[in-house]
Amino acid sequence: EARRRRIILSQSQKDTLCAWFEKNPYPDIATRGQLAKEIGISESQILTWFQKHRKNQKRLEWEGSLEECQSQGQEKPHFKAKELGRPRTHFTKFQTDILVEAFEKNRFPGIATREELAKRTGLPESRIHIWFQNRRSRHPDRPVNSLAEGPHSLPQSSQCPASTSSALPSPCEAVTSNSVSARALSPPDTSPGPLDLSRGCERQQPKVTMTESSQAVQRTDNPTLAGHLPTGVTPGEVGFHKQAPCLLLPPGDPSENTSSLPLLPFKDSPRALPPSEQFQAQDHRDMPLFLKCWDEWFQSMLAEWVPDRGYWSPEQTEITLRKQQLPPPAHLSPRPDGTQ
DNA sequence: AAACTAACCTATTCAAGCC
DNA sequence: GGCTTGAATAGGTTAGTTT
Repeated sequence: EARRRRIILSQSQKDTLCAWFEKNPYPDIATRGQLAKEIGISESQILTWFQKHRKNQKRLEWEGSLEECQSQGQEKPHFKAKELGRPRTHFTKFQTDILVEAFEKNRFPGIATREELAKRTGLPESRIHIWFQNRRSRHPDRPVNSLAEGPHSLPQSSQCPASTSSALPSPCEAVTSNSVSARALSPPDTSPGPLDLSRGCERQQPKVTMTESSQAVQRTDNPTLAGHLPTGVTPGEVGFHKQAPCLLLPPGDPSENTSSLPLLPFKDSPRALPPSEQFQAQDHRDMPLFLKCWDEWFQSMLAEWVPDRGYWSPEQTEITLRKQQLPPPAHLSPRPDGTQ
């Protein structure tokens, strides 16, 4: 289960929507409901269509204004749903309980779940959707520090990335259960899988492509740094030149199934931590300490982040830039006068 | 393959309603 | 007035469909 099945609007449906858009690009919920009935799609789909159409119109206006800089300067009438007032839905305790319970199981319900919740609560699906959005923004996943209590203390509900606004979530945050699995312990330069623990949710897996560092934490199912990477560059190529701590289990122990453990390619890393800084766990009981080390490594990575270009500095940056045939960022280029 | 676009996301803001 | 929270916005990504 993932997204709602994509609808294909007929030309007459589009015409109707456009006509309504002409009249009012910001329809209130009553109007949207009326329109939904009229063309036979859901109110939330109406909402989405208007959002998209406003964006398109804005873009067209912008492009138009570029061509025709000197316009009349006449303001179009501006409608806002707010100005029309909107009825506030009052959730009963019964409804809230159902939603909270569902939220604790899954912060990112897909359309099927939302529909089911809508049925159970008697609320429109669009209200369920909004409720989850609000809930996510106001009830972020448990912060990293709780790790001190050990991974077992983390709630089962933390299945999805904590893409909250302020702090980058740490990999530790994503560890969800007593299967503090080796996968979860690998640094994020490893191929798909490590830290990508959102698979428990119903969302589909986005690709690791992100261009804006400002958006870095918004849309990564890898809840760490994937979003910081420049487009087309994989983490292994640029970002994680600084070796993350890894578990160093005694070699050759036949009792260990090392195939599933995050062992540790850092001998060859150009920026490998000196041995003293590498965390060496003797067994899995050292996991909390390992995770702490991981966090520290992670913070040091952040400290080297170059936000305006989306690169880490400096050595691997050059490698990557050579690959991309890009000039180095200004602050990494030696200036003619030798200044920085 | 590129363009288009519905679906979905976060961040932010406004405001209703309760205390 | 402060707080909680439903509702709306803008601006972004993802992925299915069309060209």
